[in-house]
Amino acid sequence: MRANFSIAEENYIKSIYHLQQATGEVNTNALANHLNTKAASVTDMLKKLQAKNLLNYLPYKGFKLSREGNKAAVMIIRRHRLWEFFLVDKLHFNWDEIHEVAEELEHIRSKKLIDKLDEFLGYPKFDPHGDPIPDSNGKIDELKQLPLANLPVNKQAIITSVLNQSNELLAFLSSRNIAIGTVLEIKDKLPFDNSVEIKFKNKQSINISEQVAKAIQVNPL
Amino acid sequence: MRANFSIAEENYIKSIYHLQQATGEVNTNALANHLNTKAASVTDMLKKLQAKNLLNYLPYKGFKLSREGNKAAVMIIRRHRLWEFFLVDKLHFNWDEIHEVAEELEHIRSKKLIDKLDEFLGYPKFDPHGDPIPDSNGKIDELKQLPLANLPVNKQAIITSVLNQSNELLAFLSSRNIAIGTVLEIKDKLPFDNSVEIKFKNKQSINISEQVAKAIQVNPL
DNA sequence: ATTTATTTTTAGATTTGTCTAAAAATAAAT
DNA sequence: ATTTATTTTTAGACAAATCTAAAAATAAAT
Ligand SMILES: [Mn+2]
Ligand SMILES: [Mn+2]
Ligand SMILES: [Mn+2]
Ligand SMILES: [Mn+2]
Repeated sequence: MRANFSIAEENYIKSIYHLQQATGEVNTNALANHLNTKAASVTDMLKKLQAKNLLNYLPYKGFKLSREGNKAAVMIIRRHRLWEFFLVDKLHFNWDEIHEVAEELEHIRSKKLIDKLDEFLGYPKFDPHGDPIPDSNGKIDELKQLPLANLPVNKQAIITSVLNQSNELLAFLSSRNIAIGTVLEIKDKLPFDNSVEIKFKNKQSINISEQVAKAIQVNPL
Repeated sequence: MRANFSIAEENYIKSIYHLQQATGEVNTNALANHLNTKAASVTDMLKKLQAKNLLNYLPYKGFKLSREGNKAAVMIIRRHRLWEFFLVDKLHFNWDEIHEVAEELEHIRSKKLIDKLDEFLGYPKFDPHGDPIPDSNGKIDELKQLPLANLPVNKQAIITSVLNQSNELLAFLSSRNIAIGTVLEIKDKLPFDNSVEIKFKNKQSINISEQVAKAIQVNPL
């Protein structure tokens, strides 16, 4: 009934949500890996979340967030992304140095704080990584994006977000001047390693590995 | 060496600091009461802080923060008060509804976050309760304030802070339009209950109990 | 100087979240 | 259809932070 979860619980809820989004279904080991913990710990927490009706969990069979769990996840993500926007827009952090701090700020559960922050920020729709920010009711403005790797050759597109947001990847992109909003197109797909040759609007071209091209999400223009 | 404390440790450090400031010395029961916990729990934590060299503690004899513990306390207080300023100045919270949220925000330990926040806020010197905000090096601009109860009759003064910041007290002051920056003077001190008759600049007069007059801190003009 | 009261500390439990190692269930391979 | 490998769960231990109840130290009172 009341929405009051521990920081550990919230981190699990959020991870399950993200893994569900990405792969459709989650398994214990994947979740353990994502949370940098052990499978046994995951099982313990699954039972706890199940008991709190946040999860539909059948031992050995599998698990996914309940309607209630999903709602909780969305609110945590709202807080995370609003703080990320704040850090970049107001405190002038780089978009590749905000994740850890937002990972902590997201656990401050005051509804009033978040709604006032949202207002102060001007009700932003996307976070600095291009991910949509759920509104105060939990509604998400999903945008139909696709991996850069799947973009047809010679079709212009704008970068909207980056999956797999490791600091290393974000720093790499930063160094290549690749950011949310960058407009580019693919000039060639190299078959031997699936890397792609991309060209920016300023005519400059660089080569991007398959892994990176899969992480970069774009909207065709 | 490295400054990484748990939330519980930080709350103890801060409470010890405040009780030291107020009364010169602290005892186990007072600390337990201030932290809304039990004396046994306090003893446990004292041993832990002692082991971390944050406290000079001799069982049964007494305890006080070490130089290192003091420094840690000041940094927690810096974070607390900067967030309070942010909540009032940017998010337009009332000064009597910010404490709980700041109590959580203060535990986000990123130095970069706090220094950037400080810059964003314009390096404020005082929090919304009139308490001084330590700077990035831990220096505090102490101001010589005294309790309203000790202010001489007919001497104008400005309210600079409020001790004993319970929500009830802050709400009461709010309802009487008493806030940081309010200018007033004492017209009479009533001997039978030590209450004081105060007059605002708009000529309005009200009576304030001894307890409240002791909590309100003023600077004579 | 004893006795009595207060304060503080210990002893032992409990809760939360984690871990390693072993057992059980499921999936893959022969 | 067994055997082998992988995944998942249990069993048991542990650290952090808390609690209650009892013991020990200190302070106050007679
Ligand atoms: Mn987190
Ligand atoms: Mn993000
Ligand atoms: Mn706190
Ligand atoms: Mn304050």
